Amino acid sequence: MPRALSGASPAGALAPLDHYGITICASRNEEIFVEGDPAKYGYRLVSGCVRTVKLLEDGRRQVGEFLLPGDLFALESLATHDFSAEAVVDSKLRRYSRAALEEFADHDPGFARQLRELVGDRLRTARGRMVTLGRKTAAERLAGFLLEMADRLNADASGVLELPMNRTDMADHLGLTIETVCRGLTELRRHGTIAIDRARISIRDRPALGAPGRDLLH
Amino acid sequence: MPRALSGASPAGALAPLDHYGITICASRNEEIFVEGDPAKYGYRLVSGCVRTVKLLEDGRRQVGEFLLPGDLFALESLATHDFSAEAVVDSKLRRYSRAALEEFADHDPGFARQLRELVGDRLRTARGRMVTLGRKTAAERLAGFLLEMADRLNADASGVLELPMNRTDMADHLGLTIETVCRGLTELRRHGTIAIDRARISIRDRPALGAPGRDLLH
DNA sequence: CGATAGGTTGACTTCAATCAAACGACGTGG
DNA sequence: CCACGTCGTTTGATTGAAGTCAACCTATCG
Repeated sequence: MPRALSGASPAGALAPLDHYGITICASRNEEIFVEGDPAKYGYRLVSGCVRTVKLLEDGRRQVGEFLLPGDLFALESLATHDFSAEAVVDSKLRRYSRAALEEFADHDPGFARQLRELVGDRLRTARGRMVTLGRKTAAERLAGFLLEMADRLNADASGVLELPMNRTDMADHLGLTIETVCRGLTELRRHGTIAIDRARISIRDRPALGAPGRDLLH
Repeated sequence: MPRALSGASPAGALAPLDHYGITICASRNEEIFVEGDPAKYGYRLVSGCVRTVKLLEDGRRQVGEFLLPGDLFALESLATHDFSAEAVVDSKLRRYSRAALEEFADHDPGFARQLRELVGDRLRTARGRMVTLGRKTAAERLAGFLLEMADRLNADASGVLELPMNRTDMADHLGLTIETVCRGLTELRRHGTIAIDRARISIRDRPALGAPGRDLLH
């Protein structure tokens, strides 16, 4: 089951989603829902980019995931949202009543399985992220992030990616500061691994990103 | 839905589990399954303690969770296990065929919902961990870990907990080194927040653990 | 006993954070 | 058209928290 379905419409057994959902828009930095809200709805991102956010009392921020067109989120069975969701850029979403989804799942075992698989996917990525945050160096986190984004953002192999999020979002996603993210990117540029033009990043040497331990660490 | 069900038997809608499962034993440090294995089975820990582990090629290790009696794990819908599971101490587990579980879920919507909720719980804890690993200091991680273990290990309010895992496991769980864990514990002991007797830790000042920023940091 | 595994402590290093400044792009209003 | 403010980014200098390296301690067990 591929993570990224078509942005236009959910695939296969998820088709019934379209009968329940309504389309909503969120402009840049707008909150879609807030941590602690009753989890009335699940979502599929149609266009744009969404970040999931958890905040500590003192303002420290962790961006859990960046969601891209086709991604489904907030489908897991929890009474309240355990994170906030905010639009990174102007975005369109399809919104589904969780109650209706659960009810539908009760009558369609195939749909119920799909739901479980989708949540399983989220769990897998969350676990991968734990390794990144707990055990990888700044350079490794950055390289891994660029590779992930390259895979998710552009099918074409040109290696050019237009990042929707700014450096602060990247930093809060990777457990780093914005300065460390900048320095890491600069370092990659100096080594000829990438080219940087503000939000547009071109991957020049993909293998070097895959093994940042080798010659990347000066 | 509480996280820790009775160790002896699954609760409520999960009762059917017992008809499918068999009991298995794992001795200290024994692998229950390995990352990449086909996910044929799901598990419920009956007694002991299990750690979930992900390894990087160079040996760096991340312990995702510590599972305690009553905890269910590896129920998420993934074709292969995305982590290894190892017994921290001699443990007993109940093992369930994933195929049978899925099939049962197809015929019992209530069971299917329970399954989704259980996976949702795992997702919630994974997300909380991401904040810990990405944004918290060593002292905060340690304090949070002790509070979590106090909640999960002993119902009695004496504040004495017998940690099943060693310092290395704790370190790999918290994204720290063993030395930093030791120093952090020593610091807590010096402040009178805890008492340490090898694996037995007594919480003397629970509020101080809850707000480690205040006077805990030197 | 000696060997081993796990835990603690000390000295020193290092990677990333912090503090600080400047730059570039962009949009608005004079 | 240009001046100005804002926002995001980049770079430099310095600090500091946690890592590394190393030694030693303490149980436990054959």
